[in-house]
Amino acid sequence: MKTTISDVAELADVSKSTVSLVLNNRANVGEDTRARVFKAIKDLDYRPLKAAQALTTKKTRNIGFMEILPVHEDTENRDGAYGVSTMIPTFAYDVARGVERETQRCGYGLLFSCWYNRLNRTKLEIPAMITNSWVDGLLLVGGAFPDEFIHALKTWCIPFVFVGGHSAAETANCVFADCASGGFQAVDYLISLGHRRIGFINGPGSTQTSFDKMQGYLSALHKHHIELDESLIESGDFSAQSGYEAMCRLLDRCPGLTAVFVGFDGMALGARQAVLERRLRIPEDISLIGFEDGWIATHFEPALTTVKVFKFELGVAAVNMLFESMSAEGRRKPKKIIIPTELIVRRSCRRLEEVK
Amino acid sequence: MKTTISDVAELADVSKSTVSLVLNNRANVGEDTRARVFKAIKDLDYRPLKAAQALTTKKTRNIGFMEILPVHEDTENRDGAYGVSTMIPTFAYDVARGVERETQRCGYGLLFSCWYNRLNRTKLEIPAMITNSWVDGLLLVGGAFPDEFIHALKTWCIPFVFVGGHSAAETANCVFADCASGGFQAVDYLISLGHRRIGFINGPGSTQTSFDKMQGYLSALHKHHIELDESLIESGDFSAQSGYEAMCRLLDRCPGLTAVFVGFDGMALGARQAVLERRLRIPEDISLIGFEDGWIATHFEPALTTVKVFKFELGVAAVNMLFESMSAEGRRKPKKIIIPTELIVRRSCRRLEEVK
DNA sequence: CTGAAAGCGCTAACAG
DNA sequence: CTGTTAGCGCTTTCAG
Repeated sequence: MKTTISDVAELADVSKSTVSLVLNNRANVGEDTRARVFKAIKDLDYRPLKAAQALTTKKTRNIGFMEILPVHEDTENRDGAYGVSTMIPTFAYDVARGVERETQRCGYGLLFSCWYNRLNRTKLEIPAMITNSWVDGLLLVGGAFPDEFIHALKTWCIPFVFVGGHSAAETANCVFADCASGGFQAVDYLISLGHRRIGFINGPGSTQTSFDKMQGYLSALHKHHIELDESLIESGDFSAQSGYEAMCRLLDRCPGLTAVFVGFDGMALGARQAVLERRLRIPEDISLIGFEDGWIATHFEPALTTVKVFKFELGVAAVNMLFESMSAEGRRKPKKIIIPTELIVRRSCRRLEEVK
Repeated sequence: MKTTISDVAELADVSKSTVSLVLNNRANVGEDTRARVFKAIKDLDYRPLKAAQALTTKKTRNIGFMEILPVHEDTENRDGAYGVSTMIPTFAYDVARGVERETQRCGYGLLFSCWYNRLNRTKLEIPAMITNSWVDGLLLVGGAFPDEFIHALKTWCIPFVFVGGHSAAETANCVFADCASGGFQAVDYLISLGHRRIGFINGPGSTQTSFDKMQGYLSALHKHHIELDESLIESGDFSAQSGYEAMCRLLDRCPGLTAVFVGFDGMALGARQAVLERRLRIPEDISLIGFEDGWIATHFEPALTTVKVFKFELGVAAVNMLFESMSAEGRRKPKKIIIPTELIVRRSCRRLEEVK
């Protein structure tokens, strides 16, 4: 039988309410009483039952982590989701690490759930953790959640914050990496190395992050008075395969190409293969720079120069933002937190000799 | 204000208990009454409050997913854990996908937590989800949890199952991939291709999975009457770096080596690099075969032949096993579920010509 | 500063 | 087959 607050009260020779007061370390408890209660708690190894607390306070002290996953019906019943992880192998996972650490630190529980974004979905299937009031707030990872869902969240007054993905129009809290400045860093670096014809394989055009990277690309060009050549621009869907294809097109179409900025490390992997297949070398013939600094970046040959996204920190920041918006005074207007990126120089880019 | 069971009872003109009965679809409710109640539930969009149910039933209908992570103090406060994901990039994550799907299907919630296995840990820090009775059972992913922790779990009567890792001595429920048969598949395949001097880069000797892979290696050798040459055996710690180093040693030490079985795809990545650096080709000079069929396998050049571990299925099976052991009749003696592996032939192995 | 009492929303005997 | 009643373990007024 689990020990309850009554057991503690009895042992400490006080009432339940007093125990409750010290438990939630409120004021108005005598020093000696407090000590007695603490001792009893320790002796009994007492821990409040979360369900009971939740029932009375209407707060679960849990937050939900929800990752969005496109799903193709045909693969649905096996590793289905796995096909997706081809696209963004571990972004959400790395973020989750930060989220876990921070929720743990703050004494919150972390509920994990996926949103399977079925194409032929007929109705919203809201995860039970939401409908059953099992979480006080929600982290939405990866953007692109359906509007109806977001709307439902608002109706139900469930605080949420977007992590990693977002849309410009979004009137909600969100935290994401500074892709514009990241894109700038990458391209500025390439230019500083002497490159002028710089290809760009961006992510899908529909996402704000891709838009931002493009801004970065453009502003770096602009800074150095390089005119935009639209034929240097390609895009993929984050998969290695799409990176491969985009690079093939670039290589075919753009003579004099010496460097390519790829909007995602995973795509860079495919791009790299396209380069190699043409018997070109990296970085001697083509300099390559990625984005994210995922696990794969260090295992590239040569190790991939890339723009690091601080995923762990993204998670931590998101949790704190969520907490803030969960607290009463946090119900202000939506905020954005933008986490800086960092250029990680490895060995996939080289300085272009001046061969005027 | 949230609608409660009383609201439903009132609208349907029955008592709360009747509503509760239909909710938990028990027998003993008239067809018409049931219908009335359902209608009221739908009209009010009523969902039972999980906290209240948990309080009365002593069941949370949540399970916990706990991943173990070695932690080095110096990196602890940043991407700390990230260094670890270098070793097993996504094993736990892929398992989690299966777990999520299955818990969702069964109406359970999934709590996520990491166990940071600090080397200089002084005391057990049990996650709150356990101490506060927030979960009914626990999935322990990756093995190597400290004995005291396991012992505490038993004391508290919290059902748990090991996933992926396990120890032979373990007297607990566990589900894991059939590494012995997987190892056999790999080596048998290499032999069938004509290879005789087959190197083996195993995982750390301390783990049962490594032991099993070794058994597979040995029995394949035995089947084909090939004598064991211990100099062909190396081991690493799952990291790409360790795979690289092991392969270097193998290459230096073993003339006539034509194929290597690597106990983990991530290590194979490093091994591959060692091969390439010596200007040897894969598969022309050295055939390489991995284990796990992780994301990276398809992005190898050439695509890596490997032994597939069904991680999603591992997760699903683990959940069901946990449910079983949570139910009263499940409290039998510990069981093991072994998930078969599958040889995935890609392009990193070649047939050895008979050059007698 | 401390205690008594009410009640959160639900389930589970037990009557009827 | 349905309703009444009594809690589950905790927090929170409100008195003392």
